[in-house]
Amino acid sequence: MEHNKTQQYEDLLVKNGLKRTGARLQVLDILSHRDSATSQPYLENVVGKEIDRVTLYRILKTFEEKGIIHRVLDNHGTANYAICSNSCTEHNHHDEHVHFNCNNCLRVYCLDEVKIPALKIEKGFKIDDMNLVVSGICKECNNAN
Amino acid sequence: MEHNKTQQYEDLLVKNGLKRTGARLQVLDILSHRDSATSQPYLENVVGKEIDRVTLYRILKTFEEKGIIHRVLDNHGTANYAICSNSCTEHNHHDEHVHFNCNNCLRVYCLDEVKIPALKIEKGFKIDDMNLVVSGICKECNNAN
DNA sequence: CATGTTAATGCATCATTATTGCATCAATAA
DNA sequence: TTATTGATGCAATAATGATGCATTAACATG
Repeated sequence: MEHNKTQQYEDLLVKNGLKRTGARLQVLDILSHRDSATSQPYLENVVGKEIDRVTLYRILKTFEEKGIIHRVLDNHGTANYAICSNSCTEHNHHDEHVHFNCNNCLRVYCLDEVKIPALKIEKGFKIDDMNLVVSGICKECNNAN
Repeated sequence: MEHNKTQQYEDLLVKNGLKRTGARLQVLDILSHRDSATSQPYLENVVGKEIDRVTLYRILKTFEEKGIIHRVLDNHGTANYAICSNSCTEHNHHDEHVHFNCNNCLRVYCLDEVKIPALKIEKGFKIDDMNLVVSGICKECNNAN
């Protein structure tokens, strides 16, 4: 990875009070070069020989807590991770955009431009977070036919 | 369970080409008497001594495929099940209502009256299903304070 | 630049959930 | 009443989430 990118990732880690380790930089590099959210099994396949399963698990958990990445559950309940597009913080996630889960290639897209519409919920229910996953066939899979 | 209810469940099974076994009737009875979606672990606790874990798993899977129940994943990726309110069929689920996952009591409510608003998704993406889970604090937990 | 402190990692281990194969049993049709 | 087919229970395995602990690496401090 080129130097400025590395610098960028290192800044991100330091900003969140995390040590800039090889494993964390590698995970950041992979996530930032993917065009869709990345599943835990995929990451494990890619870095499994270099990073321990538990370490990867903990890195993802830490990143999520710090607001560096956000987690989306796909239709199978599998965790998928993507770098937060805008500046999320530890106590204020802004990932309330729609996700698209392709039933064919299983990819999870972050549709950053599609926001979840406001809802009229019965009084008494206090909303903290919303998670909208749309499933179907994605653009690429449609074009491939 | 009273006789007419049992008759109703049996009809539901037969209508879907399923044999009316004790285990299936029991699952239907439990699900229909709950005011919120029921998690797999909860079901296992209740019927674990009478129904094998694998059998329960297969019953839920079969029911979901036939459109008898629908499945909602809560914030932890745990499967929750509820009887479909309107007439779903094997190839046409109509469970596109909003679900509310309480972060306190962990219950999953089916907000049948709250429909998911239409979305403007990029052309090329074909939508099959939508799953909106809102999380926060539910009415009962708010009142309990 | 050497070193002490603390965070991060790797390994072992365990719990839970999802899944399959197969033998047995029960429900329904004949 | 019995044959057939579906449903169940048991054994076993895989994937994932999680914890404890010893070791290692990062980085602040002198």
